[in-house]
Formats: sequence, C-alpha cells, structure tokens
Amino acid sequence: MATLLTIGAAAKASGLTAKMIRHYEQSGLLQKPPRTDAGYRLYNSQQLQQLSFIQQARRLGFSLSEIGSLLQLWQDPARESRAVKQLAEQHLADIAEKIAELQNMQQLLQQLADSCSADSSPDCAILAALAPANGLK
Amino acid sequence: MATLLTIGAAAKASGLTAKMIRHYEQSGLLQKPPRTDAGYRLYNSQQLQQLSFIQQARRLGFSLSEIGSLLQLWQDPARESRAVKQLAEQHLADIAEKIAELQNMQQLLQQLADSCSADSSPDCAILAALAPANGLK
DNA sequence: GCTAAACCTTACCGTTATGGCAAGGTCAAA
DNA sequence: TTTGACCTTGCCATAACGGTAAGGTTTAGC
Repeated sequence: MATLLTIGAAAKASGLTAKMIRHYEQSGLLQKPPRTDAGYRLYNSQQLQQLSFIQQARRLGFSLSEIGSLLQLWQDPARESRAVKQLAEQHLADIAEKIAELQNMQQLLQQLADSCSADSSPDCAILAALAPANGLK
Repeated sequence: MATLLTIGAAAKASGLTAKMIRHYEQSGLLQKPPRTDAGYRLYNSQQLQQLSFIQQARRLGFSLSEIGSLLQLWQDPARESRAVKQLAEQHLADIAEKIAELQNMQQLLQQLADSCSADSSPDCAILAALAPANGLK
C-alpha cells in the first residue's frame, strides 16, 4: 500500500527539515507533491527516496544545482556513469581547492599565533603582520 | 603632507574594491571618511593603513566581525596580546573544523569516485551510495 | 462536542561578503 | 564642450538555509 507522509514525517524520515524540503521544492529540485484537501503536502515512498538522496548528496557537499543534475542522472536509466563521475570529480576539485585555501590560511595564521606571546604586553606578531609596512622613517 | 585618495585609488592601494570599502564603512568597520564638496570620499594615510589591515585580515579568513575586534585591539595601545591571540586561536579552530569537514567529504567521495567505472554503463557507485537502501524485496 | 496541542500553510526578513546594475552627478583632458 | 573615467546612492542577486508571524487543520483527551 502507498504510505503517504506529511512534510514533518517526511523530514524526520529523510534527515532533512520541513523547511529544507519546501525550499527544494520551490527551487525546482523536487516536483510538487500532491496535497490533501486542506493543502498539506503528501509524500510517497518514491519521493521519500529522492529526499534521502538529496540529504546524502548534501552530506557530501554537493550544491543544490549539482544535486539537480545528480537526480536527473539517477532517474535516467540510459545514463552513463561517466557523466556521474565527471560531476563528482568536479566537486572533488572544488573541495580540494577550498581545503588548499584553508590550509594556506591555517599555516600562515598558525605561524603568527605561535609568535604571539599571549601575555599582557601589547606586542603581537599577528597584529604586526596585519599592519601594513610601517616604513619607520 | 597629507595625501588624500578617492575611493578608487584607495581601493587599488589597499587591494580591495571600492564596493568593499563602502560596505565596510556601512557595516561600521570604518569611520566615515571626510568628503569633498561633491560628496567624494577622501582617504588619508591612516585610513589607508586600516584598509590594508582589513585586506590582510580577510586574506587570513577573519570575518568582518572578527576584523572589527582586531581593529579595536590594533588601535588600543593598552591591548594585551593575549586577547589578540585568543581571537586567532578561535579562528584557527574554525578553520580546522572546516578543513576536517571538507576532508571527510573528500575521503568519502573519492572512494566512491574511485569505484565508479566512468564508462557508458549506467552503474555507478556514487549514485548507489546516494540512493537510500533499496531493501531488494 | 469542545479545547488545547501539535501539526500544517504562506510570506517575509536575516544571515555573509560580496558583485552587478541603473540613474545620475563630477572632473579632467582634448 | 564633449567625452570618458571617475564618483554617488540604491536596489537586486547570490547559497542554503533559520526564524517568526499569522493563520488554518487535525488529533487526542475529557
């Protein structure tokens, strides 16, 4: 039998929030679900699967736009795994870039922090590094 | 002599954009600079130093709110380096957390991507991992 | 049957740090 | 004087939500 869940139950089942689900619907990621006479959204098991799919993809850091593409591929029996992998590789490249940026910040700042005495004196390598060259003329 | 720069020149000198400078002013990070009769903002060397300070701090990933605190400390001769370092340590912790999240995603997704054949077949470990347990009944 | 709690609905604002655009005023050089 | 390069304000857009308000619905208990 078709089990239909209201948005709150669907949220719990998928690990999302009702707010997120409405947001995904509004941004075109999800088809509009049927409604009760009172206007309540009702989700069937197929849509629940989609919700869980989205939640997993979000956990991997895919953007909603990327997830749109992934959902399309998922539902296309004629998809080529090549296309899926390409999306993943692109996302991996983005992740690697962000990590590199953060590690760069981390390294620079850690060095400065290590050189800061952290006592009651006003002198601190961190501020010194942020301040523009003073050209002590 | 006091060299006064218009916002475009100040932007170039500090590595920011005019838009950013106006935004920092509007969000209370910078004091309102004097204006010409025509309403053009004019920046002196002290404010240019602040702009460069902000730009450096942004490069290290500090939020505008954190930079507000750093600026305060910078301009306080009675500051304690302890306070500066505490801000830096907090930011380092935030950075480390983000890196950890990204590395977690990276590791998970890389494993899946490695298991994806990337050919014309529809089968792909990535989609399989995103799809909820199918309970092949 | 009635009431209160726990749902649901839409709509709008706030977050963060910008970029973009429009409509208009200003300034300097040719 | 005209043109181009400035400057001004103001409003919209981004990504992916969370919060809140004002209101309708359903359910459980009494």
